[in-house]
Amino acid sequence: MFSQSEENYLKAIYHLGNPSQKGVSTSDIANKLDTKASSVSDMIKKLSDKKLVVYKKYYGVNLTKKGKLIAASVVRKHRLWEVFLVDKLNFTWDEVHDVAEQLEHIKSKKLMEELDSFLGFPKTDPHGDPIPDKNGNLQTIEKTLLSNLKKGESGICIGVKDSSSDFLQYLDKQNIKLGDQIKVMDKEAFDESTHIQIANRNMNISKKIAANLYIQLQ
Amino acid sequence: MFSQSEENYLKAIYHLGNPSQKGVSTSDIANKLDTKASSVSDMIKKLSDKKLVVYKKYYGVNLTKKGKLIAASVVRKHRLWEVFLVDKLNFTWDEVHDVAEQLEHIKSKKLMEELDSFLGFPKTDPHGDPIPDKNGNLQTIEKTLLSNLKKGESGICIGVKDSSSDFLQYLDKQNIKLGDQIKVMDKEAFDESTHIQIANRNMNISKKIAANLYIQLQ
DNA sequence: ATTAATAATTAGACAAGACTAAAAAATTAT
DNA sequence: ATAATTTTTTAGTCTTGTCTAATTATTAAT
Repeated sequence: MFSQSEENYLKAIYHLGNPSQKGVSTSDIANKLDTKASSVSDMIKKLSDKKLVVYKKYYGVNLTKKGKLIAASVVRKHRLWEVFLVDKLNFTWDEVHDVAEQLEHIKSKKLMEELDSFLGFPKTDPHGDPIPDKNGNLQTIEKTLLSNLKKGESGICIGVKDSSSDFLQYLDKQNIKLGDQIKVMDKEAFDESTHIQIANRNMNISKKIAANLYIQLQ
Repeated sequence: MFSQSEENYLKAIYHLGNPSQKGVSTSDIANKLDTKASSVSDMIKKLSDKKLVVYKKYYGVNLTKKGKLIAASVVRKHRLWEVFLVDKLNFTWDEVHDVAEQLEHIKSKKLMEELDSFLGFPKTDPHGDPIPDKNGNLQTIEKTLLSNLKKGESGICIGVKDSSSDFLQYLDKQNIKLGDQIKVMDKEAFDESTHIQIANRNMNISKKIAANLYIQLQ
C-alpha cells in the first residue's frame, strides 16, 4: 500500500491538475502542501518509479490511471467522512476538514463501502463538492460562480469554492445555505457588489463572496 | 502530541501491566508489538524522557499518571470505534480489530465525544471489554473464566479472553453470544471438557474454550 | 542575444523508528 | 560461587521524509 505522505502528494496533484493542460509544477505542489520544492522533487521521483505519475523534467507531473484512482479514492474517503461528521456527529461544515484529513488515510475497503451505505450513498460533501465513486469517476454538475450571473438570472446555491472556516462562518452568520434559491436583483458597478434575493430575503454581497459561491442555473 | 508509534508502545505497556506488580519487561513489549528488544529499549528511553513512563534498568517500565491517561484514551478510542463498526456498519466482531487499530490514532476530542454520544455511551466493546471513560477510569465488572465454575454454577457470558478471529468465528458457529445464560451441568475429568447448558441448548465444550469465556456469576 | 530572475534539481544533513550484531548485566543452574 | 543462559543495552546502519544550501536549467527582460 501507500504511505500517508504519498497519498497526500497524489491528492495534491489531483486537486491541482487541470484536465488537458500542462503538468502540475513542483512549486505549486510545494505551495499546496506547505513543504519545500526539494522535498517535492524527491517524492515525484518516488511516485514516478511506482508508476503513479508521469514526469518530465522542468515540465510537470500528471497522474497515471493508477495514480488518479488512488487520489480519487483518498478524496472519496475524505468527503464521505465529512458527510458522516456533519450528518451523524453534529459537526459544522467549518469543523470537518482537519479530522477528515486524518480519516482519509484509513485503509479498509469494507469500511468505506459500509459507510457509504450508512450515509445513504451521498453524491456531495457538506461543501457541495462531488464525491468520486468507487472507480474514481466524478459526477459533473453544471455550475457557475455567482459572480458570473447577470442581473435577473437565478439558480440554486450548490457549493462553495473557498472552504476556509472564515468564509463558511460568514455564510452561517448571513444564513446562506446550500440549497437556497438565489436571484440576482442588481449588480453595483461601483464596488462590484451584488444585490441578491436569497430564500426570500434581500441582501447585498461583496464581490469576493459572489466569487466563491457556486450556483446551478435554472 | 504523540506519534502513532509512541501511542502503540504506551498501549502495549498498558495492556501488559499488572497493577501492584513489577514493571513490564522490554522483551514482553517486543513480543507484544512484534518488534525487536533493541527498538523497545530506544523507545522506552524516549517515553521516559517525556515523563510518560518510569523506567528502572533491568527491572521494567511502568506508566506514569500521564502515560496511563494517554494509553487509556487510545484504548477508549479503539473500543468505541469497534462498537461503531459493529453497531452501525455491519462489521462482525472478528472483523473489527485491524480497522480499529488505525482509527484509534485519530486525534479529535470532539470526534470522540460525539461518537460516544452517537453510540449511546456504551460501556463495553463487542468483545465485552470495558471502555475507559474520558478520565481513563475503567468500570470493573466482577467476572471469572468459565473454566473456574464448578458443576451447578451459572452466570452470563459477558466477554472473551482471546479475541482472535479463529475463536470468535468458532463461537459464531456454535451460536454462543455475549449475554447468553450459561450453566455448568458437568465437568469431565478425563479430557477436562465441560457440559454446559447455554440459552437452553446443551453442549460440550473443550478445556480451551472454557478458558477463554468470561462469565458474570449469579 | 545576453543578462536577470525564477524554477527545479542535486548534494548533504537530520530526525524518527526500525534493524543486526556485539557487549554487558542479571538470572539460573550446577 | 562460578559457569551457562537469558535479557537488556549499545553501537552502528538503514529507510522514509524532510530540510538547507548550492547548482543547473528555463523563462523573462532588456
